[in-house]
Amino acid sequence: MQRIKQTSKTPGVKSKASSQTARAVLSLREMLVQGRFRPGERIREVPLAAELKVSRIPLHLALERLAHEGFLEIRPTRGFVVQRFSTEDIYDAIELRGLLEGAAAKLAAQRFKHISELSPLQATSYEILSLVRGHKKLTMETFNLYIDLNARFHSGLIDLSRSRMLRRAIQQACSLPFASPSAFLKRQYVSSDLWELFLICADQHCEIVDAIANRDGMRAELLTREHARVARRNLEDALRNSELPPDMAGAKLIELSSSVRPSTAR
Amino acid sequence: MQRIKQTSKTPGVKSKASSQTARAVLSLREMLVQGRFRPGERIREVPLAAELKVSRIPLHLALERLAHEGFLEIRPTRGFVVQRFSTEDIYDAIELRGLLEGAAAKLAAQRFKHISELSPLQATSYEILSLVRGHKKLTMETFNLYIDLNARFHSGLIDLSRSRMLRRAIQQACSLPFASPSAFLKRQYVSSDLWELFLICADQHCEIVDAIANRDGMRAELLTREHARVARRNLEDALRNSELPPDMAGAKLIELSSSVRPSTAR
DNA sequence: AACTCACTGATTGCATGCAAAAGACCGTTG
DNA sequence: CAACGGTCTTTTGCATGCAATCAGTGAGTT
Repeated sequence: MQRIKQTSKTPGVKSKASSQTARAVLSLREMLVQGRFRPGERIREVPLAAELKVSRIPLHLALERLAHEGFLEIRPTRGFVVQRFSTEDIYDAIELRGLLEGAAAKLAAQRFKHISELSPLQATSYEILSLVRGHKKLTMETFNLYIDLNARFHSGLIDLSRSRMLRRAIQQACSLPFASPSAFLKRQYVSSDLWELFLICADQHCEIVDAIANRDGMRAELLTREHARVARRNLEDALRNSELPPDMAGAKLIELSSSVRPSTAR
Repeated sequence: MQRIKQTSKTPGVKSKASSQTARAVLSLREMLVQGRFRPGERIREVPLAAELKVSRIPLHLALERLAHEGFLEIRPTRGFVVQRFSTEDIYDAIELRGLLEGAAAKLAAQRFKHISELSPLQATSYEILSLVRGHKKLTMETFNLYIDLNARFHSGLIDLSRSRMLRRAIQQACSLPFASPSAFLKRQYVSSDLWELFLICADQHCEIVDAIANRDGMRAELLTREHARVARRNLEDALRNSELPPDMAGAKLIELSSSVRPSTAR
């Protein structure tokens, strides 16, 4: 693999990122989320580099980054090992995100100077609500739009907290796919149940904004924590139905404990 | 710098870590904490590698790690830039640690199966208390011992939470020196004020253990959050006295907001 | 004078090859 | 037969050199 003036990009396939490392990060994360590796499996760099068509240095950098995101464990001179997650880990991760986003909501309520600063968040929450109300039959398109707007809401909430430290912590907490705000929503679930869920969430968004606008930090915090628990309910439903849908992001990294544990919190 | 059979170690100087990368991480972190770089400064890899006597690859890996810890910012093809922190950032970081450790304490209260699991934490808290009571005149040695035991207490608390996710989050939150449990305690402050502070903390430790033992999760959480705020008070005191003591870990990375400060950090 | 653009010096990104550990295998020895 | 030790193999760690890219500079054009 010599250096063959691949400077800009072969616009053909998928040249999404500019650097080899960035490309490797994207591919690898995708592979991990798709369950391409078994939990506990040791990753050998040379064959993987060949497969991804990058050299070992950028691959190593990419692995290091994914280890930091929580997908891999670093063994001092023995490479990287794929992490395994129990359902308790997932519950804890969701609860952790709720804790952090709740703190963000509280800070938002305390820190905004003028009510107009809330407009973006308010706009997003209305947009979500009208999207859901207007599409009682969900399509793929509205589903994706919802995911998008939902992400914008959560990111806007973090902006309002004006805390870099909190932002960092939330980013890290959400770096595992099953902890992110849109976890456990998968295409195959496009159903009326899902529509109800979206409506509930849309309502929660509006109430959160309302609490923030009234400087009711405690209410904003509690609502936001509750909002995060929706993901927990989704996971519980999925587990009750039988097993995790195999196409769900990160499902293959989850090791089901023998008993689906009856909900403790909530 | 060729490969000169430096296989094992020149036991002379300081061979602390086995790999070049690990050595570079240690040296770099030390340099950063000591304020060797100015906030906002761009780090040039080649001269730094020469100075640290490592090659550019391990240096790059080390820089990446410190970026993950929060010391540096990554610019896509422009290297690493030293982060700057405001006092608000520090306050937020301390509050964040309190939030997370509080959650750990709450989980600890909920999750222990048998009271004997608390013995290590209990033992540590007693050990700290008797250390402080027995040494109304603090020496360097008792100071260091306190720091040590304090770290053990905090780590024991995290163990009891039985949450890998929380552990990860706390680790990340504490990776910046001014957010860690022993932040803003510096040698020059060995004084009777410090003794009082230690006593208060030792008492808090005992009360936290007591709350956990009684399964009073809420009390454990609130106590732990309050315990973290001691660090905030320390910082406030230090700021009130004039400026940050220049030998304090990470002080040079902190940019005092409104108050005047002779800028040259060197 | 301001703007563009090509050039240049500085700096990071990356490929390759080699060395050092860690693990596997096997023969020897108690 | 188990345990130990040596050699071989596999795999990661690292050094070096080159390519690509970025920031700064100066010439040319409007």
